[in-house]
Amino acid sequence: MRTAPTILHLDMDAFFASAEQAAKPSLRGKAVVVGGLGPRGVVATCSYEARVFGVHSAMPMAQARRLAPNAAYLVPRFGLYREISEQVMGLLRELSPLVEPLSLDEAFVDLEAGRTAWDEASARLTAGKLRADIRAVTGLTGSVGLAASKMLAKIASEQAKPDGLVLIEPGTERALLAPMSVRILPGVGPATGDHLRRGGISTVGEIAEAGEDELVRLLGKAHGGSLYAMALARDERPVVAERDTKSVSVEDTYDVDIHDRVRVRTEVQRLADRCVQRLRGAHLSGRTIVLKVRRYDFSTLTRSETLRGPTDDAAVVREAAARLLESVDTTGGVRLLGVGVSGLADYTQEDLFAQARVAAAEELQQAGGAAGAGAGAGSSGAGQEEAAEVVAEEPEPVVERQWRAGHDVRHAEFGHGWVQGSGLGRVTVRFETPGSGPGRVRTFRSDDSALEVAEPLPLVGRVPAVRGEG
DNA sequence: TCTGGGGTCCTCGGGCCC
DNA sequence: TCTGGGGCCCGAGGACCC
Repeated sequence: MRTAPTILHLDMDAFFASAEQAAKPSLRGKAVVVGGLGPRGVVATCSYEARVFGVHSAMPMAQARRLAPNAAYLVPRFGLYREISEQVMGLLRELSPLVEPLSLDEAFVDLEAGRTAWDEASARLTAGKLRADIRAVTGLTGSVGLAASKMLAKIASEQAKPDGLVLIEPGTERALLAPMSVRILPGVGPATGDHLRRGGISTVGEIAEAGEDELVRLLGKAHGGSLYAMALARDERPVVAERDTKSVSVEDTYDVDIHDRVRVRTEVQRLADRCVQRLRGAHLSGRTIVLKVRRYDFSTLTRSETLRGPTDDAAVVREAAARLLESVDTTGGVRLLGVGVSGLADYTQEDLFAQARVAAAEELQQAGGAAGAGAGAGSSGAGQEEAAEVVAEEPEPVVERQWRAGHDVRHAEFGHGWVQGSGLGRVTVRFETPGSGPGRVRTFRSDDSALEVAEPLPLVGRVPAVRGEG
């Protein structure tokens, strides 16, 4: 293990919620919850003000609403978060070529490899400047951990939250870890935590005392062995800049369980198409098709089939998914369906017939598909969003513009704002921008022609006027 | 008003081949 | 010819992470 605390872990504070607060002055200092707004949604992130009420990530939205009925509830805007994330990752890459993003809001950086830190003092200096730069460029705060390994850097940033910097001095690691819960270690979730507790182990120090043999006996070779090493603060995992995608998948949870077998089949076909779209977008093809079914009782099963060679042909994936579905009993209803492709290759070995079928499939899709996408959000092209799309229960026969809570709009007279709520033919808009003060609220007919979907504004810098066209 | 979506990695059993 | 074992792939499921 290296002897200087030159591995940096950055974790943006309450990222989605903070981005929304930065974009919407009226929400600053308020409880903000970002997540799925449907009946089966869960919390993705919430502001620290919301955490006071007991709201936290992965909590069912319904429960969050009971705990914090007056919070602002917003749907995630991945397009915006991705833009901010790219700015942040850009700042990290100025520090080192070895940057390993873990998600939109988290990354490891090997400062030593970038020669931007070599000891404790230089590491602190670099991290402090980074935090200032992040605030200047994005308007948001991030917490930074510095240590001699990835695991410890991550634990440090956790301790630094919110908006802080913690450095773990080499030599102090084991004493620091010993009293902590085993849950602090990467790879220890609820199941492993329970398992260990039943074995009389609840702290990291107790793992170290138990010894490697006991850990392996409890958890198996790979997991037990690595956990024992972590408990001794031994973690040699390098920061890896480029990691190849191993699988691509899409899934939908339905607001109401689907019982109709025909509907199940058509949903699987749609998911297969979406999955292939993603696959092709990433210039990938894959050999193994996976169907995922979550039943009414939350039991989940997967069925997979490996083809002779990789494909990115929608027809081939659809057919495989349909075959896999035939082996699954869906009586009782399904709450989730998913289609994935793994065994990826970064090139396509498609024959001429496959190309012809793709062309035919695309024509078909353009003719009949995209009914669920709606007119409002789809056309802007900003956040060509995939995941967060709430599945419409029944497609509306009349295509009405969808004003999604939290999304940006522009009004011909009143300027830039965001949708505070909509329904019953009305849409309520708050007119404010990142640089303005808290704005006024106005309500319009949802078919008001003066109102249109708008791109998110930058959080820092050029500040357009709230009123008029600037 | 129970429990998202997109991933990764590990384990285990079975089949196949040498 | 029978049996055993190792290595590999495949398929299913579980745990975990953000």
